[in-house]
Amino acid sequence: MEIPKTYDPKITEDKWYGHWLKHQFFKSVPDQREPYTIVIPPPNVTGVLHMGHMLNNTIQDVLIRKARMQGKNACWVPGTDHASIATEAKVVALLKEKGIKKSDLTREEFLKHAWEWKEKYGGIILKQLEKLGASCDWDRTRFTMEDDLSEAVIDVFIDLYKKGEIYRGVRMVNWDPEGLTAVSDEEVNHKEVNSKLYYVRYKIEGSTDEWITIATTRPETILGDTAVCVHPEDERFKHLKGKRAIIPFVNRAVPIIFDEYIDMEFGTGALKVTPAHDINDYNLGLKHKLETIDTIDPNGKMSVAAGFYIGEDRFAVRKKIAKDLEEMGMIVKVDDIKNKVGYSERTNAVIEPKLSLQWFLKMDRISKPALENVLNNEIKLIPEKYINTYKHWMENVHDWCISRQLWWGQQIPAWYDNKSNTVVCKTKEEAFKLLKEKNPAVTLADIKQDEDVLDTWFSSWLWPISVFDGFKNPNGKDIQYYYPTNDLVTAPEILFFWVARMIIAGYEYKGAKPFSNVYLTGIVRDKQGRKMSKSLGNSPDPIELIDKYGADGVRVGMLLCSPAGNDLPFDEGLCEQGRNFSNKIWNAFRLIKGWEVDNKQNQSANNAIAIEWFESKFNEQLNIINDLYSKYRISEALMATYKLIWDDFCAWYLEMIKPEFVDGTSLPIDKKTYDATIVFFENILKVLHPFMPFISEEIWHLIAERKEKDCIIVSSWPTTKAEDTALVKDFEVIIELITAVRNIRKQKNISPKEKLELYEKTDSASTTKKFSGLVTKLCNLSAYDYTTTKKDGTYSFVLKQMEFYVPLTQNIDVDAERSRLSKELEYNVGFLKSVQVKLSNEKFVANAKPELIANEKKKQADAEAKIKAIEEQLSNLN
RNA sequence: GGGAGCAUAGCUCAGCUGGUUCAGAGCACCUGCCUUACAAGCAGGGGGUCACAGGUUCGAACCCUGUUGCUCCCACCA
Repeated sequence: MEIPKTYDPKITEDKWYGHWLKHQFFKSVPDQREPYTIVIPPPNVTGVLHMGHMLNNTIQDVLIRKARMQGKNACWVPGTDHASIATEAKVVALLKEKGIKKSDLTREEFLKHAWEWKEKYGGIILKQLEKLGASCDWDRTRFTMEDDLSEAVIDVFIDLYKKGEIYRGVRMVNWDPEGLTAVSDEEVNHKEVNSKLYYVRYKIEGSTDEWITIATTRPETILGDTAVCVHPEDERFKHLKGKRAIIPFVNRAVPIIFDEYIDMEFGTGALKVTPAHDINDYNLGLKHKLETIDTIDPNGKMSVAAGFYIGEDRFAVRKKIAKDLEEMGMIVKVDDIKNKVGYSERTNAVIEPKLSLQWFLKMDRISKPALENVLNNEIKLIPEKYINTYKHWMENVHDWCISRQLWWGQQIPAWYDNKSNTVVCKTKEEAFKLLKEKNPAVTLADIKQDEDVLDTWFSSWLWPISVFDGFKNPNGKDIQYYYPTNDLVTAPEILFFWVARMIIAGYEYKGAKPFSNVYLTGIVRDKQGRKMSKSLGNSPDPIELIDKYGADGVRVGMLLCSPAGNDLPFDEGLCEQGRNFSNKIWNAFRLIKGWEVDNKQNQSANNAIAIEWFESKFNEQLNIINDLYSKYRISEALMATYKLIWDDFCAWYLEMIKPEFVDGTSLPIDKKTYDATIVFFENILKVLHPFMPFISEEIWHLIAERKEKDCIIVSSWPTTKAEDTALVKDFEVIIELITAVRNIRKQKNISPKEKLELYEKTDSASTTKKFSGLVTKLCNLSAYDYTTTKKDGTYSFVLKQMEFYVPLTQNIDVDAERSRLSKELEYNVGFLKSVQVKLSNEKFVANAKPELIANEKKKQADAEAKIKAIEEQLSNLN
């Protein structure tokens, strides 16, 4: 049967993925073997695969497949995250299309819609992961809002509440007026924007024409001002002590307070204080016991309390009020400035600092072990540079606002009666009992559960424990066996959101780290260096790329440019390189498959030495590859694999043993060589498998007769043997020799088909002798002979201390030769001089290591011999 | 405002405790080849003052100081 010239991933990928599933090769159950465990960073249930996922999951798959081949019990747990805000926003939008308003629905009705949506569209991303070859144990798929995991979240909340770590209070929070919920500090992105700084004058109470001018970027909040603040040392304002200023519009007199918080240099040195709408002002308000007037409602519109512009959006009001103040003669001037404004990570709305009643988790006690155990390397961050960032954050961590004003998520298990009593417990019945103790008259109907849900990260921080049922069944086989997991692969952006909090939860609830290593990937960027994102539309669809280049090709493309922690400038050309690589391997297979094996034929000396060489080379490279893996230098491990296969195996080894063509047909190959070659091929396919699972599996089955379950995915990783470094080293000289002869062909424009003669001048046994047959073959020589005398009228060159002659039928261009040799001479003379300078330097000889000096001496001898040889050649030209 | 990191070939990156002809790899580029495994290929080749300026040293891409440029993180300057 004719084997196609190019590899077609389409006909193999689904086939092998199905085959692996059928034989449950991804499945893991606890046993005697050493476990190797990864929990997936659960993608949003609303998510579709983007390049970031592609990178992240390819790395995880590489690690998992390698561990599996190394005989470990490899377990990769997949799943999805319920993603409160993102999912709720999606469902709200969908309902809106159908003409349904969320506000018209009850909580139960809304959740019914949300679950329907989840069942229908959620988790597409997991199906997409199959396309890239992810070898997850799908039987273990979890969802952060499924019953067991939700129960764990509720139990943890109750537990932390009982421990006194959770409290409820009115605080200034980051309010998302679009999502209509509080968000955590980490979910706010600060961006620099162009703004206007308005200088507004407030009249001093009781004066006829005395004013104090404040500077503000948010004039709409003037309506909520309850003080004006200046620095106590500021000479300009000292006389205002005890005076009051009058707020325009509302004509409210407010105190002028003095606080060192004020920066005298900024603006006028006077600050308007709006405790309800600015975190600093809020703190000033607390300190100076100021009144708080909440002038902006949850939608970002002016509230009734504002008294003016009621119901109008805050940004519209900003312009309006500026104009109105101008007309009133209150604006002194307006400057253009740049300042930072917070935007919501989820909705991109401008965050409003807003006072509200929220639940918080204290971070100071529980975060301590999480800091310690990263600093002492119990948990390793890769690359290490993130330790500094981590440390800085953990030392300055604020209490975590964990309540969200949403429906999609775990509802907070806090219960209130009609008299503002609060209890925290699992069920309404329990709450009834507990509340009765405080309020004997309470009825079941009086009891209401807190409307809010918990922050999504408050469930995903339990992920490495909860996916193994560590809360439900703390002594269960799974949690005992798989926890702590080994590696976590994720983006540095969520180091604090998620990684730090998982570590916290790990120590709080298991008394042990959740994972040993955190591999932080880079951010995938486009060619212009922009982050790939949905909103920019600059991200290629990974599924389309897979269609075009094959999953193996895309995996290689991603990994070729992704050292840990470095940004990854993605270029489709890299996938092409990956695809070309597939094709190269495919053709190596075609070549071998086409050989006729002769059982009686004896193995040639050439083939024997070729086998010996590749064996050593393979060992050498495998050691390097293993070492790179151990350092998580995945893209370098891939490059080493790539070169081992392309250069060492295909370009050198196969060319060495390839049977010759005589009269239009290939000669047969001896069995011994053929068998050795198959073993080599199997080994390189194994090393390749973690990177290119599909093509390696396909060829694995084509190259030899296999039983159905004898798959490369469950084969064993090759072991390294003692390597013959001398042989590999000797052959490096041979490579130079072969290159030199090819170079002559190129320069003299001699066809590769035309046979050449090669003479080596030698007095004794040369190391090249062992390889002379191979050189003859690879250079297409008619003869490779040794001579003790120089050959005149030939093209000559020098390698190390060896001289070579190639007789040419065409005449030698004496001038060109002379100039070439002179250049070479010049270089070597210069080199010799530098070595001699070094060796005659007393301090060098005194300080350098002995082996270094010996080496320099050898360099000197080599150079001297070479110079002598070149000089001889030059004199021969005349 | 505070902190961290980076700067090596056109691009993406290696270069371990200073010392092998230490300036490297892959891609891209140039030249020649449709040589019965592969033109998604083969063979050969060019290309870098290691950001800049000083210093330490017998010796610096590597250590130190300063300068410039870039990136990221944290932070409540109106």
